Formats: sequence, structure tokens, C-alpha cells
Amino acid sequence: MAQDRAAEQATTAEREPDAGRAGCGQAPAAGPDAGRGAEAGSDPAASADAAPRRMRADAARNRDRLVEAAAARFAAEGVETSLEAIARDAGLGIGTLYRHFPTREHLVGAVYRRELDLLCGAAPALLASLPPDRALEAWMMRMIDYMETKRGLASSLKLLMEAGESCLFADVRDRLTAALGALLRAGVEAGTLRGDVDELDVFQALGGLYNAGEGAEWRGRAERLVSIVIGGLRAG
Amino acid sequence: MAQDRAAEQATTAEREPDAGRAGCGQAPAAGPDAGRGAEAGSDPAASADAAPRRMRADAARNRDRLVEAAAARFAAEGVETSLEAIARDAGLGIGTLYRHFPTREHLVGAVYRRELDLLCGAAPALLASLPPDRALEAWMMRMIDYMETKRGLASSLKLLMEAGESCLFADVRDRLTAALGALLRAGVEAGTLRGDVDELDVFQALGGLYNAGEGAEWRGRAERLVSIVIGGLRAG
DNA sequence: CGATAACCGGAGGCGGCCTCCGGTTGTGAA
DNA sequence: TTCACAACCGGAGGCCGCCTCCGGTTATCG
Repeated sequence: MAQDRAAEQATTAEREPDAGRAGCGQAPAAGPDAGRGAEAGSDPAASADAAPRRMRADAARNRDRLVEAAAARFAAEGVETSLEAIARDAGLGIGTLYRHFPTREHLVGAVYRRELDLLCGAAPALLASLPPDRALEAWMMRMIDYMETKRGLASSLKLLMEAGESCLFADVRDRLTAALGALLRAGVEAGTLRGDVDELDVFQALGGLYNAGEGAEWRGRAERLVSIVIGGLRAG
Repeated sequence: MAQDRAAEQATTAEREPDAGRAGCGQAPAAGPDAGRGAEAGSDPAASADAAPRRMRADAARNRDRLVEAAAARFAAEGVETSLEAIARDAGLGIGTLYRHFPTREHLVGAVYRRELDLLCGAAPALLASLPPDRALEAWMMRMIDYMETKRGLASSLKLLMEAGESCLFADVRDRLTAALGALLRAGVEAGTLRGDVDELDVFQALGGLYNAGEGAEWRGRAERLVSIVIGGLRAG
């Protein structure tokens, strides 16, 4: 089991230039924010060759179909759903799915990377317009909103938390904890949040979100959970 | 590799014909899982006989072996491990495992019920000797202790939280939330804990415990998580 | 000391995961 | 425009885990 994981990670790393790719295909504004924030720029081989080749049209189309089908299944059944079913939904073979997304995590990442990016990006604005503790609370509420509309996001976060060093998720995780850390530190400086916990602790504390009841109940539970966590983070 | 690691755990008295299981009814053979439903004794007709029959000696022995093997595997690999591997470890066929434990949850329940019972039982004593908020904190710390020594307990709790209405776990869950509720209500009456959350909210908030890092890191994270939750529950 | 109910264990059907490879097709160069 | 090749497609197949079912075995009771 463990060796399987190791093996697939290895093949992944050497095979596909796909690793950092998000929804680059459909992003019309190729501005400064487009695409890979993944590259930390410390890999000489990768940065040497900027764009090896454009993706073939059929491949891009199929990739989109897979992401779409996966999003639907993830939303309906959670992130543990069958990959073969996703391939069938997309009208493609399982082999195609595995070429585009060597692991389940890659697929999940492709589906939710945009949402998580949006969430991360929201932190500075909140911080600029609210006192830090209120900003942190607002940020968490925003997270709840996302989770409510895209139910599978919760599963994604779960994966994010559990697979600590998945190379694919590493950058998303980093950005998420960075956003959290910024909010937290601002609060500590302002004296409204306690300074003896780090962003990972907060992240962990939010872990209860991804199984906070069902349906109508969920929203209430989630909000109360956030209120508990915020309360527990206030200095005093 | 760690088959006989946690041997002592199961060699204790696991012999009782009915150590306290909540029969679900789905058992293929009426099996050893007859016995007290919830409590309140409202089904005298169904079970007919107070003492249906004593378990056959070989059956009891095999059941013990299975629990022991499962405890070892759960501790080593988490609760998602292969049931067939557990049966092999125990030197038994997969059929035997399934007769004793019709679902994975039944097996998990058999392995961890005792630990969870101990945890539940500790609440009244704590409440008698400490102010309610301190008692709640101490109770949570106790939970951490259990989790640390029997790492699989975390997986068990996870299952407990996720499978909301598993009839097997229903009674354990009820007792756990009852203990939590007692602590919480005492604190509300004393005015030291807030009254706008219920025991399930607290339970959920502790959900982050079961993936709070690894190894040495774990203890610290877990304690900080508890401190956040306790802080968030304090009135003020 | 039988009769019988309970138990044992593994074969087998099902489905998911992942790999591998022969056939197909888009793409860039001649 | 044509051609060669690289990239892509898709499914067969091996492996494994889940769960059921049933013929053979054995402990327990009358």
C-alpha cells in the first residue's frame, strides 16, 4: 500500500509536465495571476523550458470533460467516488483519466484549485477593511459559504489536511496556511488574538467542518463551530 | 510487522457472551450479536430468552483472536485496513470474521468500545471534583491521553462522527454526547460556559483531533486544539 | 451417545484501482 | 500538401478488497 503510493508519486514526477496546471485552458485573462503559482522557481530544469508544447486540442477537451464530470461526482458523492465512474460520465476511458491525472489527488486539485485560490486571495482585502479578528471571522465565514455551494470542497480540505505532503497539494496548502497566518499575525500584533497558536492549529481546528451534520443543519453547526474557534483565539 | 504488538489489550476479559453490543439485525446468522438493543428494555418479546445461549468455546476464542488482530492492525494502519488481512492475522477465514462482525463498524466497535466507555464514565467524577469548565478541559485532555496510547481510537472517533446513524455506534455515541452534554450544562448553569452551543457542536469541534499531525508534534497540536475549543466555550 | 444447531473457511461474484500497449490522430517539418 | 512521429485514446487485464453463500465439521444438549 505504502509502496504503491511511493511508486505513483515517482512516476508522476518524472512523467507529466502537467503537475502545476490548473484551469489554464479556460482562463481568458492571462494576467499576472494566471496559472501556476506552484513553481517556486528553484528548479533549473523546469524553468529552463517555459512551454514544451501546447496541449493537443482533443486532449484539452477531454481534460475539461474529466474535470467537469469529476466536479459533479465529487459534489454528489464526495471525493471518494469511483474514478472509473467519472471516466464513464465523461465518455472516456479510464486510461485517459489516469494519463491526465496520475493520482486521485491530482484530479481533486484540478477541480478545487480555483475555489481555494479565491479563498486565499480574499484574505488581504478582508484584512484591509476590518480589524484582524473580524477579518479572520469573515474569512472563515467565507470558507463556509464556499463549502455550502460546492459541497465537495469539504472533502477536498479533508484530503488537504490528511495527506500532509502530497506534492500536488503542497502549494495550495501553503497558500491557505499563509492566508491564515497573515490574518492570525495581524490579530496578534493588534493584541486581539492570542499568540501561542500557529496557523496550522487553526487549520486543524476547522477540521470539524467537513462533517458538520447534513443539509439544513449543516450551516448552523458550521457557524457555531467557527464562533467557537474564533472565541478560542481571542486574547484574554 | 506488528502483529503481536498490542497483545495485552485483548487478552483481558473479552469473554462475556455479550460484552455490550447493540445488535443491528443485519447479521446474516443470528450470531453472537444478539443482546441489548439500546437500553430502556423495551423489546422483551424480540429477544425471547434472557440468556439465548452461551457462545461456543471455539467461537469465543476466535472472536478474541479477531479482536486482537484487528486492534493490532488498526493501531498500525488505521481503521481502514483490510479486513481480510485481519482474518489472516488471526489465522481464520474471512467468513468467520464476517459472521462475528457483519460490518467493519461492528469490529471497530468491539475493539474500542471499552476505551470509549471508560472515557464516558470519567465525566461524573471530574464534574464532582472540579468546576465545570475545568472538568470539561480535563475530560478533553483525558481523551487526548487515550488517543495517544491507542492511536486507532482517533479513527474510531472519526467513524463515529461520520457515520451518523450507524446503529452499532448509536449507543456509544449517545453516551459520549451525554457525557459531553452533562459537562457542558453544568458549566452553563455555573455561568462559566456559553449556552448557545450544544454537545454535538463541541463534539464536532474536536473533530480536528484525528489528524493533528504526526508523532511528537501530535501531542502539542492536540493540546492547543483543546485549549482553543475550551477558550471558545467560555462565557464572556 | 446420537441429533442438531452453531460454527468454520474458502470459493466466487462484484467492483474499484492502476498499468500497459496496440491502434488512432493531431501537429510540425519537408 | 504530404508525411512521419509524437501524443493521445481506450480498454483489457492483473491485483486486491468487499461481501455472500454453502458444504463440511464440531461442540453442546437431551
